[in-house]
Amino acid sequence: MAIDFLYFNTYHVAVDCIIFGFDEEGLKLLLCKRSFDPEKGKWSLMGGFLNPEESLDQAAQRVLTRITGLKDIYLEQFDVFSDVSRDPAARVVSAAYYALIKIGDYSNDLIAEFGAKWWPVSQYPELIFDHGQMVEEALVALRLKAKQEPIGFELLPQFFTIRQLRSLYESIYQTQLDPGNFRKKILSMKLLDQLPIKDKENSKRGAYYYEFNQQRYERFKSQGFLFEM
Amino acid sequence: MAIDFLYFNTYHVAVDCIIFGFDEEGLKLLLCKRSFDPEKGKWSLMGGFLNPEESLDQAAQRVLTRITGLKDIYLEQFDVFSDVSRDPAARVVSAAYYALIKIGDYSNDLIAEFGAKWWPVSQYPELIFDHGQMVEEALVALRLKAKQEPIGFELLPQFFTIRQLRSLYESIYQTQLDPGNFRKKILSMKLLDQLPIKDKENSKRGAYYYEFNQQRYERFKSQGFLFEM
DNA sequence: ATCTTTAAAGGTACTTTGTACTATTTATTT
DNA sequence: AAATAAATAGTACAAAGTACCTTTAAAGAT
Repeated sequence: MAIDFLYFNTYHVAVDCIIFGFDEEGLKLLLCKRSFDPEKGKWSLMGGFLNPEESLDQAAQRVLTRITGLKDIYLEQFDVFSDVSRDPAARVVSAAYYALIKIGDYSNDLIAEFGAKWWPVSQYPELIFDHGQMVEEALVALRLKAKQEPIGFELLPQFFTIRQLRSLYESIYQTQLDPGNFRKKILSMKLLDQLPIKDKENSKRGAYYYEFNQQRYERFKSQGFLFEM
Repeated sequence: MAIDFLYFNTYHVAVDCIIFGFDEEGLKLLLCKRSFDPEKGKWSLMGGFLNPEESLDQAAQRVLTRITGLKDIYLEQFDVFSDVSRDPAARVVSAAYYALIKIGDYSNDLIAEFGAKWWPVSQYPELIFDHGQMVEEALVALRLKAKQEPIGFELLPQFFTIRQLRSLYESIYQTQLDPGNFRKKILSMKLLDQLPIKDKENSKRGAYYYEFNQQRYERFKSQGFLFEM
């Protein structure tokens, strides 16, 4: 075979991002109203086309920065969507990423600009193309990852209570967790530093704030420790 | 933004396959000598370009069928490689897959045709482009998957002994496993059917052959059972 | 000022699972 | 017939997970 033949066909390449956030109400998903055809005005994921001078990871970061104003966002690529007719306007191969952001850091100005809105993961509108399937796969990938890596902290503010952390895991796994046992387990890992401040909003006694110690996690991991929830 | 601009750039899109096999010597990797430029004559993964009428999964199956003669091969897509200069001849975005095949099913004729060779995963030659990185990532993905899904059977013949299965897990995880405990654990899952035949090659007493019961696994899974090794 | 309430924090008893090791079985080989 | 080798079975202990209870701290009500 000649190079001419092998290197003949080319395709549009895109990234699509499932942006997760978390607040008192649970796990959420940032969707936007599409501002161009096809399917203009319908709800969709944040996405964009690959530029010639960047990798897919860089393209995803660029799209996320444009939409959230944030830099160095936690990102995981979890699948590529390549069905021949997934985008009726053109043949587009799309790398799907999920991103975790601290919902409080997200600027409300941008919501207006992009027609964006946070939706509960259990109740979001119909999406264009195969974006609904992407969301469901992202949730599966997120659940898997959250069992093996301490990524939950990417969704919480820097300081948080054990209750908030438990509530996050409860909303990721759609289940109730025993408060005492959850507490015992997470504290036994020695990855949280207790702060001398309490949250008194949710209880009279007050719950201590904690902070995730990333450095200690890296150290433990290099010594063979495996995070598991 | 106009469609013209958004849908402007296009790229070459490819698939690359890490083909795993297993025999008495351990976990192996099928590599081939590249028959065309660039890097003609060097070792590389099996790969190919995406055709306009197929999805990436279909492209990967096509490549694998061409190279192994087998159909319906177990495949997992685990990453996309998109660095700007990963292929010096052109900008190529490549979806990486790992495949699991029963090494005995692989035709030796094809080894000659493609200049292919099985290599131990712990000792394979230098590969072109980013293929070495792909192999290492594939191993990580395989190890993760093997913990959560009974995919090991894709690498074993239909009938196998507990010793063979243990040996497979030992070579995937590069560790020694206690024979009694391994046996107790795998049998407690009730996923293996014992056959009335024994292997007498490796022991005087003889070890029963077993068969993985896929149907029972599907049933258990739908009832909430989680495979875990 | 004391009592009540609330959730945090800490503790206990029990069950399940994992681990290390020992003993027995079976059929071949010497 | 005895020695053997690995399969198979069993056992005792350790660790982890689960369900549930008790105590504590501080706010708010009486």
